[in-house]
Amino acid sequence: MKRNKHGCDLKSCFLCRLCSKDWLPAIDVHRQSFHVNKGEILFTEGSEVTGIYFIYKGTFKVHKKWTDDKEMIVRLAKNGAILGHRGLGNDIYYPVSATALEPSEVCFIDLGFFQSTLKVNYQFLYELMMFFAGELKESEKKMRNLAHMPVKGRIAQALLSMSAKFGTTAEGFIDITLSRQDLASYTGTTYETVFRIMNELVLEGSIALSGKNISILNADKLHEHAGSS
Amino acid sequence: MKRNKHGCDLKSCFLCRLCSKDWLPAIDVHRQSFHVNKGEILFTEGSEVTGIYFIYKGTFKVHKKWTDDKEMIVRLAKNGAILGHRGLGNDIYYPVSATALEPSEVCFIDLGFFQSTLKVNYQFLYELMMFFAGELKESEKKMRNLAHMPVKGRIAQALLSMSAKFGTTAEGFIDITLSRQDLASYTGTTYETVFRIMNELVLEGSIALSGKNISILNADKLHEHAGSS
DNA sequence: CGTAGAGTTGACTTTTGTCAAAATCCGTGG
DNA sequence: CCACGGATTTTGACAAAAGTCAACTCTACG
Repeated sequence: MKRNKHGCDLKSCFLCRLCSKDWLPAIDVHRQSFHVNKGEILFTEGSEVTGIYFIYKGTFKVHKKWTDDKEMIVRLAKNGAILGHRGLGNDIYYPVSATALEPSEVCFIDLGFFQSTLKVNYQFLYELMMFFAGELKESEKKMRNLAHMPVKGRIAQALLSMSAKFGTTAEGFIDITLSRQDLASYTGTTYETVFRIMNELVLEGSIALSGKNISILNADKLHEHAGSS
Repeated sequence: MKRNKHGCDLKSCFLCRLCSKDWLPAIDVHRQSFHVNKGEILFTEGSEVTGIYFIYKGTFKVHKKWTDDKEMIVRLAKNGAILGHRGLGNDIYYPVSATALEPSEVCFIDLGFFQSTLKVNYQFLYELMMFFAGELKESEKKMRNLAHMPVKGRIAQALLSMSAKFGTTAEGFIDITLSRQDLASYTGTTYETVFRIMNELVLEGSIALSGKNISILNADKLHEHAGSS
């Protein structure tokens, strides 16, 4: 994949677009980049919105709490994605949290600066709007799946989409490490259930496991479970 | 509620904003208004995007098919709302369908015209972006509820939000008529289950039924079921 | 070693969905 | 005004899916 100096691929990186088109003063922005450790929380649901983040390198989960021990992972994001954009709108609090799944680099853009950029930069605003439109579609699709698809299908679906989004390593493993607990939260089910279903998928030869790594052996079979989706 | 010449309330009507600020040539737009009968489909999932609709008067359900006999109602919309905006983004097909729940009036804006308005009208684009941001939040909240809340809670939640969105009639009924089947689709469950749960809610004194009409007797109790949500 | 934490499994319960039958409502034509 | 057919509503019995709880195992790590 073609990558630019930021380490993300041009096609999907808002930051790259910003820089390459001189929409934002790239250097200043880059100075604001910082490191986030695995498991570290970038921002928390309910905390005040201070700005927008761009993932420069790494992966994050965006999640919403339900009870103390239950959360829903709303989205997985990697290099080039925006985080914290849900802080736009009228509320001043983030409706979700973001946690790093691996050591990551993000760059932070102050809300005021971001908004004034939006005010000035028509094209960027347009892209952002389109981005939201896409996210909304995604979200509604996921919602429907959650409502009508049995757990096995949801897991199959999740594996397929993760594979599509994050690609696979040289060894054929899906290039993201998600704990079982996280996979459960992502598919809206429990730890134990994820377990049993993963076993079933292994037994039927759809996937293979190696420690925490997952590889897809038979995408067709997974698609069968996932239905039209 | 303050209403303007279009019949919708200023606060939430995109069309009104457009007109009142001369963002769009109001008269031309109004000429395009037309009537939609109850049960009539405004646009269908998978059909080509031709434009955007504004609800001038009436209510619509926005839904997504799952199987022939299962659908998910993604959103309910009334006077002043936009429909078909999900047709923006890169795809050229609507990802959802919209069906009138009562005799309604909508006005249609051709996609080309709409997009060129967006290109020219900065403020409108900004509002639209914010609107999407809000919708996304809504959608994600609903997603989480769907995943973790038991059916009773989802129904309670649905009743509360319908009451908040559509208000109540003079007799105290929620001002929208949704068939049981639709309520089931809205809460991601089945006809029969909706039934039994509604009975429970009546028995415990939370709601009262009168034909298809529903009135909330004890909002606190419903909130209990719905939890923090 | 010993302990904490995650991974694994089994037994059991609860929730919800499915199917089918019975009851009720409603418009139509006799 | 009544009987009829079809649709919708209501109920019950049952099955399936998924969640809960508790125990047991394994591993990493001090």
